[in-house]
Amino acid sequence: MIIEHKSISLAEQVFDRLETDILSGKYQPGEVLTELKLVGDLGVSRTPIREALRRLEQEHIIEMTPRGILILGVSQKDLEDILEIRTRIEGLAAYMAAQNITDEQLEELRETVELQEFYVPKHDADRINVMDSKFHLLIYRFSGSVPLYDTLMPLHKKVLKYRRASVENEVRSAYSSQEHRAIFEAIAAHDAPLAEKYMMEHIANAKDYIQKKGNH
Amino acid sequence: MIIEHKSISLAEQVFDRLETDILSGKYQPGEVLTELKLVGDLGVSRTPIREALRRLEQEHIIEMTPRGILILGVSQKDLEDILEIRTRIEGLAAYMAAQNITDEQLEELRETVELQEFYVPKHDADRINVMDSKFHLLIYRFSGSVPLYDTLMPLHKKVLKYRRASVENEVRSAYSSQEHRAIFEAIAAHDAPLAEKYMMEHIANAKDYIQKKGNH
DNA sequence: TGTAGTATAATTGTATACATTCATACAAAG
DNA sequence: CTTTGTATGAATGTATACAATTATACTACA
Repeated sequence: MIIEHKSISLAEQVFDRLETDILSGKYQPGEVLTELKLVGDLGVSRTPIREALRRLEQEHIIEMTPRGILILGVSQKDLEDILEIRTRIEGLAAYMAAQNITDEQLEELRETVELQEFYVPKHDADRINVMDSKFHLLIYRFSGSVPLYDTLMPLHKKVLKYRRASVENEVRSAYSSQEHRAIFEAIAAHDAPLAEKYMMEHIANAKDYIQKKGNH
Repeated sequence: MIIEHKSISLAEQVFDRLETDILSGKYQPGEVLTELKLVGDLGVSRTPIREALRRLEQEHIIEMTPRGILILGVSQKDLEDILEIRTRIEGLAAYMAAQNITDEQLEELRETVELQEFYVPKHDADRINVMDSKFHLLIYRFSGSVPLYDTLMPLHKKVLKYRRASVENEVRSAYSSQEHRAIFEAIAAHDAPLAEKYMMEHIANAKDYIQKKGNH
């Protein structure tokens, strides 16, 4: 087997690093950075940093101002809107995946579901989180639609900080895993409408849980 | 009244220019450009050009390769997927706009609808196109949701080349104008579910028209 | 004649130098 | 004491210089 060693540019690495740091909450909304500070922190020149910043600005998670880089992050209102949007189109991804998925892809999806089921009773939040996230990302990919993938991916990533909380709750975590199983079975049966229905319910449930939590 | 003279950076201008040129079909899919060629064409250095290219790459309408900039554009398959996605979430934008729109914003939307109605019988395709596009963009904005705006905007822009064809057809153009009127009236009445229903039908109709045209 | 190796030139990737902008503070005038 | 003008410096915006990569063509060898 040939391993492709695609060398990732610094600009790309910086983008991934900053995006994660912002969406995970390491940099807080309202905080102001400077390019010079990032040069010191990341050890690369301003050029790749700026290329990354432009992309982050396009995603509306930072704003480049004359005084520095303003961290915007994801607000509670943003989060609600994002889950409302995902409720409507992530079902479409499940629908298309049910139509287009190959046997090989199906096995990859099955393994992800089963690993999540394996970690849930062990309360291994980190690994549950990885599998939970991977399940959704695989469905985006297996939908076979680049525009749908491109649309869902940034929305998915922006829920990072809040998804973590769901995964740490034992009750929600168990339900979530069951919902993934139901979606998987529908996709495996190539029952597109059912896969869509289950996925829409799954996102709606996640939305309800996060909102309930937000209103303490 | 204070006029804000926000000076737009070269990077931003280059992005807008290249995006339009690619999505309008001036650069054809498969074509390969180089940064040096763009330096000559646009009269700016590589730095702002590269910042723009990174954003275009993120939108998947170009690909930066070691041999140059590969133009991807928007395929027929992409277009179908995009309209399927828009069918599902542009209704949400209309729904939210019906809830959140102010009287002042309502007048701006009304003027857009009425100007479109004014130009349709005159067969002024350019101006019809501008108003048609503006109608949708205003609703994105008046929805009051930044994530929804950010999600819909790139999808809307990618239909540019194909929307033009719809506008030039007298029958579809007249229907489209009527559909905008119906959506507007529902929003004006703050009837969110109705606004959503009409918008979904409107996008579905546009999709049907474009697909019928594509299958000649 | 075919194939593997290698030189090369064109292109992107990165770093740095220079230009411009703009918030801030401070001083002067009313 | 308020307000307006202006100097200043820190930051982004832009241009250019340098490094690394890679497809291509050519050469040498089997």
